[in-house]
Amino acid sequence: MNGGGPAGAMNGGGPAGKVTIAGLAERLGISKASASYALNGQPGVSGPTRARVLALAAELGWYPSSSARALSQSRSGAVGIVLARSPEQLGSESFYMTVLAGIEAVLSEHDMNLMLRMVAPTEAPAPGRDLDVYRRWAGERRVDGVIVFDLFGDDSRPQLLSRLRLPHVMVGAAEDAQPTPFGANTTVDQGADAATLVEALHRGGHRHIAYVSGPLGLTHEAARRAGIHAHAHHLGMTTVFSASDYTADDGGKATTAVVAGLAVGSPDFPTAIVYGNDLMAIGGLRALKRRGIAVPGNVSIVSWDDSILCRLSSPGVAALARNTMELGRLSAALLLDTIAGHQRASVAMPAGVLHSRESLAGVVRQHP
Amino acid sequence: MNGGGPAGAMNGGGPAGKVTIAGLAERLGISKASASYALNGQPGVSGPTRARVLALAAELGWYPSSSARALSQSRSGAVGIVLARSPEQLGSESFYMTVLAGIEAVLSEHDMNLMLRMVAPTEAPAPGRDLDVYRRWAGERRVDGVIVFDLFGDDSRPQLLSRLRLPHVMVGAAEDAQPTPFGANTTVDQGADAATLVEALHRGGHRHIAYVSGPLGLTHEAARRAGIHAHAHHLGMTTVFSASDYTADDGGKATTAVVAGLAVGSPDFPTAIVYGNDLMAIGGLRALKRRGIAVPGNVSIVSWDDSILCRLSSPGVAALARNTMELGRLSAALLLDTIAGHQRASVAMPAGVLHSRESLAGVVRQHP
DNA sequence: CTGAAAGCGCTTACAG
DNA sequence: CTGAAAGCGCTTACAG
Repeated sequence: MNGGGPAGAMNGGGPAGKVTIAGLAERLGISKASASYALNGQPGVSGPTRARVLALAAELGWYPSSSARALSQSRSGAVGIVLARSPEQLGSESFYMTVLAGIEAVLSEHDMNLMLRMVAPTEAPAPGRDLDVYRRWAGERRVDGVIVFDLFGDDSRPQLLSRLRLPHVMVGAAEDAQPTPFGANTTVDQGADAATLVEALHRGGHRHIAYVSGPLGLTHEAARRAGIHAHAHHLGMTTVFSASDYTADDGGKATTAVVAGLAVGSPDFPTAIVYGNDLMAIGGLRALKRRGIAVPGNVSIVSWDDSILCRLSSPGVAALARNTMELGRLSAALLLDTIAGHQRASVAMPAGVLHSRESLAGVVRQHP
Repeated sequence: MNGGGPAGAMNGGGPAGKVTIAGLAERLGISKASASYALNGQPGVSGPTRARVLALAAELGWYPSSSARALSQSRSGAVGIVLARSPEQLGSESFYMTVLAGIEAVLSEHDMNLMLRMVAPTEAPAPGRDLDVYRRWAGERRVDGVIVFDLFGDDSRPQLLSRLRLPHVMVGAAEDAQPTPFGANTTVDQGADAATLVEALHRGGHRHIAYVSGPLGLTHEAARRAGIHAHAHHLGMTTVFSASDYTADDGGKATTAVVAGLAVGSPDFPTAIVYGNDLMAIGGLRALKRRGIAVPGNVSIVSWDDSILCRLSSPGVAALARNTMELGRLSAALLLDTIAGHQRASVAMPAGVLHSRESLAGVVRQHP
């Protein structure tokens, strides 16, 4: 009653959308507390009263003010993601949008919102503008947690986020990654995926293969390279590596570098090239065509990421299909758990499956 | 002093990140109001006091609580976007991520945040799940405005958003679209872009062309179709249309339908096909190849959207390059204006530029 | 220029 | 089961 004077009357009688919990309570002749308990499914109100509150709220289209609730509960109801990649890469690699879709699906199931920020690409070893965003989000308590992509060696983000006490999940961390306080990992077994690729090539008779990776500063690229090396060696195969930057153009250049000066069919000429993503694979394919090197006649190619690019290219590019949306779902679920205080150290992503396409063929045995 | 008892002491002495404006004021021996004025660049504090406040805030890493500020200012500091497209389409068409990047760039310059939601795709004529999101966001006052994509005829979103009093910008509306209350449009002159495409084809000697569009329920597709028809007619050309759904597979099917039963070179056989997006163009290219129809030997193809797909395909697919990031920037700037109450009805997007590639060639003149 | 106070719209112990 | 009150952390008239 008191303090509810003119403002309360306005709220009660105003246009839709201005309803407050005080307005609901006033119309029903109950206290705000009772209305709150009813609306939040908490004990403390009788069944009939609860029903009346819910009915009126639905009728008036009442929703709790997110800021009032956030202020009183110290929870924003939002999860943040900072992407530190160029718009070109974000647009052309379906990975990001797909994992975002998976994340969003889980968040919205739990009435959480996704806050997205894009900053200038981070050069792998140097900390980027994203750190400022985390500091600010934490300070403003604008998000309840964050999901982090593209970990690199000696990455300063986990420590920063722990210090900020901001729950975080690192997507695609190494199997043996140690979670930081307030942190957890969705891990990808790059070794297992490398084995899948290498074994398929070995089965096809390939004995000398190349891997054109993304930047080696990224932990998952280092892990892939090590995995390829280990499994190839185990099977008696030899390897050659070249690092690139995930773009089609540079993937083409790296490809040229790998085969430069080598005669097709010579022992040093790799009979298969594995690429760290789809763009580089397509760029490599073009570079090979331009040099008159037949795919898969002279060299087979395989991409570590599947996408529509691989499917629509000609020849179609064989690729390791990973359930990227599931990676997003797992990461979001893990973050929600971490925010709730149930800390699970890590969740593993399902292994990839090789989709064979025209670009992958067996080697024609050479007579000695 | 009073009320600052134990809680105030905790704030003052607690770990970093728990600082409040009351804590700052207490340490400096001034009132919260003075601290607030200093922090917000408002008049009402002396220069030296202001400097001391700013210095302490920086030292302690203080940021205003977003929820407290939102509650007292009735502004959330966030802009919302609901994408009602399949993850596959969002991932493979670079349009969305690119326009998002443009939007985000402007928002973050203005210290605004982007809230992203993805819902099940909307069937053009039927209202989708996105309406519920808007109602909820408006009710919770979680966003200060929204940016809307993929308008269709008789779209119920503008009216709903007006009724909710939620500022909104419709991206890529028709030139003559009327803004609703609280609304504004970024318009695209589809007629001008259609003219660019049709005239290039006319110059190449094409006289009978096809347009494989996206769903006709979308206003911009209806406008494109009308634009192509009008300009072709004006130049004495004839046209044939087929509607598809923006996917590569269906684009292939639509292509097959357009040429079904027609002998290459016959008068009814279109010598050029324009596609509403890059995926359908690539799908069309594959379908044509499969039927032994040479591109550009027998038929030229052009995409209305440029992307890496067009660039990396072989043959490269000619495409209308539009400044998608700029479309995002313009839309975000327009929304911020609308939120601020300076209503500009609409802002026009710059016209597209045709990027010619191998898929586009002139017609070999037939002797009668 | 500065301080005490009210208010934004919720939630949550705490008494009845 | 219900109500009055304090508190979340800001902003903003309103007096001095």
